[in-house]
Amino acid sequence: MSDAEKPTLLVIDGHSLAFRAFYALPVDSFQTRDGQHTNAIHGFLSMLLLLLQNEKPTHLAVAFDISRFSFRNRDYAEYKGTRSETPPEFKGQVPLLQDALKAMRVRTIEKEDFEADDILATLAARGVAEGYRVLLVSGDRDTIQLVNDDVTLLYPNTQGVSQLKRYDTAAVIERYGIRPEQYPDVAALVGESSDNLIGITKVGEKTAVKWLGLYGDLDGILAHADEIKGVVGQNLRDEKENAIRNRRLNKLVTDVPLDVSIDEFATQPIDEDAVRELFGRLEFRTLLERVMKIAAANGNGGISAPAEVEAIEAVAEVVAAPSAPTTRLLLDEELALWLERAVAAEPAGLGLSLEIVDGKVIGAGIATSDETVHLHWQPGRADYAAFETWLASDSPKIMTDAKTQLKALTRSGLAFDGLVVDTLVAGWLVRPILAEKTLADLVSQYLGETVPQADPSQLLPEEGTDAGAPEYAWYTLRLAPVVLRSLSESSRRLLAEVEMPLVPVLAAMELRGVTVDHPELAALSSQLAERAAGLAEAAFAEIGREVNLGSPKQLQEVLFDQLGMPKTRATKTGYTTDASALADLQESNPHPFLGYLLEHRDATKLRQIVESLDKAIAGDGRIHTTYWQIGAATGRMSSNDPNLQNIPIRTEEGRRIRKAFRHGPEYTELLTADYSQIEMRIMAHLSGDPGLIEAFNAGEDLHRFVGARVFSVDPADVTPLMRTKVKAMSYGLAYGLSAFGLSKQLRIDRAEATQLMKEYFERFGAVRGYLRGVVEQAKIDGYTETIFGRRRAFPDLASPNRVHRENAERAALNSPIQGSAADIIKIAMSRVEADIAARGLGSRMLMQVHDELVFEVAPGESEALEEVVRDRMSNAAELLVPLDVQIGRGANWDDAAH
DNA sequence: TGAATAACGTA
DNA sequence: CGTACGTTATTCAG
Repeated sequence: MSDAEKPTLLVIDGHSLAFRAFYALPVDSFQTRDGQHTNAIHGFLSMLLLLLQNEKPTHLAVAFDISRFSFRNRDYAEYKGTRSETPPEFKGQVPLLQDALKAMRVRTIEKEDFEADDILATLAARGVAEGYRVLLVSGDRDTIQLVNDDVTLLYPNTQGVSQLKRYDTAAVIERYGIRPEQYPDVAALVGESSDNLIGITKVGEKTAVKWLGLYGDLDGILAHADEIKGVVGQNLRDEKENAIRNRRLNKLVTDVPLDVSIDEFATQPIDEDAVRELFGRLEFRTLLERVMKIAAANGNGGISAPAEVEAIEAVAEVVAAPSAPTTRLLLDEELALWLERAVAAEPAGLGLSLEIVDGKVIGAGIATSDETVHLHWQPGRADYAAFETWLASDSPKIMTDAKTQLKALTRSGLAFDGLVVDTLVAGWLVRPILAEKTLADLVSQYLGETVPQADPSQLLPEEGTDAGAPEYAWYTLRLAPVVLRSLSESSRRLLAEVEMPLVPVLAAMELRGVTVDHPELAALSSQLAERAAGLAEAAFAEIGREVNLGSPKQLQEVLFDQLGMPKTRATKTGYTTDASALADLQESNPHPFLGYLLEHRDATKLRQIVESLDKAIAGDGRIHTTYWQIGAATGRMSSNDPNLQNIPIRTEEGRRIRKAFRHGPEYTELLTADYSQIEMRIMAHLSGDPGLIEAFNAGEDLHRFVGARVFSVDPADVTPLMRTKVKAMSYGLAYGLSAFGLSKQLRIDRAEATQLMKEYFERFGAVRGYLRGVVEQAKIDGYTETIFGRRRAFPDLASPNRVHRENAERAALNSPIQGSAADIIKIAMSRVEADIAARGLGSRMLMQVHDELVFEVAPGESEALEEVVRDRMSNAAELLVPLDVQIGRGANWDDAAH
């Protein structure tokens, strides 16, 4: 792994830095009204914020001394004995500083009997071993010994704490003329007055360094002490015990028993309330602003961007040569060598494209910024071990349409990890209207080039004429930075933290599929066919002839010409015969034909769904849908081949289809988990409407609560009719429903609908304000944004065409709501999948239906799974209202619904 | 044969 | 004159 992709661990010596800050800033200028001194806290935090911005650590800890005594005092009682009493103005500041760090969710660490620098030494050693880039901040020169290729020391200079001198190996050599690990030998000879360690008389840095150059290290110098001439030689011989003792004491302990692991130091979102409270008390106005700004810039309140985001930022910097390199076919051990070199040379990642035949991998193209290679993969060949190891490692990979390829890898028995960017998904975040569906589309849009197409008339494409895997990998690597640079910062975060982690999750779900009972569907299908035939006959009898009931054109003839019914709403080609229009006709012009027709439609529609599901059952008795991650402009996914997101539920007949969805034989039941009223909750959150927020926090039935407010009655006195009306109104809100639409849906008159809306908004005014605001803001920005920063552009908001413009307004108003819900369930899915794996559960996530997840439960895991699912789903986002998750279980999908 | 249209299932 | 999808059958131009 190269430096750019390594996580960064920053460890600070808390006391040492606070002390430096104390002396760098005037005590009198930093005092609260009630007399608390704050200069050390202020200086420390100011430096910390600078470090966060400049170094962007992924992991952070501050080490403190517990007391001024450590194991070193038992060795040498006078150790640090000359230190004067801590100034009283400083004393009280340390606990407050620790409180501030706690509010910022920065981990502090201390260990009885050890000094903070020993903790630094231990964490540095562990960090390097675990693959981190380590940054140490300390004002103690002894920490120079810790510097190496992976460890850099930031040392405050006398000017103040905000200016830190950077010591890497080269800087140490330049400054002291010795390597970092030799520094303690120099210090042992010279002495360290601040630690009360007396050195060899008349020996300063110059002499010590000269001796080290001659004899290598302290042991060598002492061994050759007799050869050293003059007074200093004599002093060395006389006082060598001092040097030996000093060397023993200035050696930092690298294995302090610490009861933490480094991943616990991962930076976390700050506790905003606590930060505001404490900073307010300390009267840190500017610092508060700085903290909040950094937290906001990193989204979700974190004080540093997580590793996934850093990885994507690195990809955005990739510069690939624009002219296609020649491809080399790699064999045998060449591959291992090439890969090792390529991985080292390309810290941001390699372009990867797999060749797939019959769902399995047969080869791969890999691209670096100036090279591409091609390899034919054959299972069981030992020479491909390097490739397989690389695939399975977290070494970063950049792909286009990764999900398809991940599935093929799994089918071929290969493990995979390290996807940082899928250019297809990234491109969709730029333009979610799905303008670019393929690699070729992306290349044309972002690179202005044309991907050579295989000649369709040739069965076996000639080698080298059309683009193959190496070229796809090459285009992919070149596309990634260009596409990423078109993304807003928040969208890049969304890509890193939501969309990319979801890719392997979806691949796994698709491969799992869901068991569907074929005999059940077959029986249902013939039953429905029979019924449809009977209804058709009855319909034909009513009109005295046979028509195609599936043909709107022929139906119009029957309805408007033969039966002389009033014309319905116009369509492009005539007049609508849709269900709601037929229902209207039935009211105004009752005719048995209409009833038969409606029922026939019902039966044939259901049969069509049953048939397509039945046909989709694979050899394993399961249906494997394909989720189209970039399927919807709002951020939702779509499901196709077959669509499992529109399986009937509203009618008894329809639910029979859901009963055919079962758990597999190795499992005990299905578990469904859905967010209740998630879009309304998001509206409550985004609008901040106190009434709506109260409604959700009251824990009462939402529509009853809202109904009571709207109709000014007691919740107990809300009638079912009132509840229905309010429910329709609430749901319609998120879609930009008009009074006209509401009146139509509820079959009430316009005046009543208008009155209902008026009453509603009088009680929940912030909702209307929010919805209007969304559209207004979108007209200014040209786009809307979800809670997590997903953007969607609305060019039609400026359209002079009223229909176009108003359509865009409704879509704009809906997008942040639908899109935020999509963000939330996507986050939940990745976390649930990870948690199931972490707990070693055998249960599996199978389906997603926008606000619902369906699982297959392994024996004995019912409770454990529910806990994981409920926890991860309800904590996927922190809103002003709780996210309620409803869970149900059953032998089939219908029974599992509650 | 493919594109456009109408219709309808879900959230 | 309510958002977001996918699938199907019909129709019609080519």
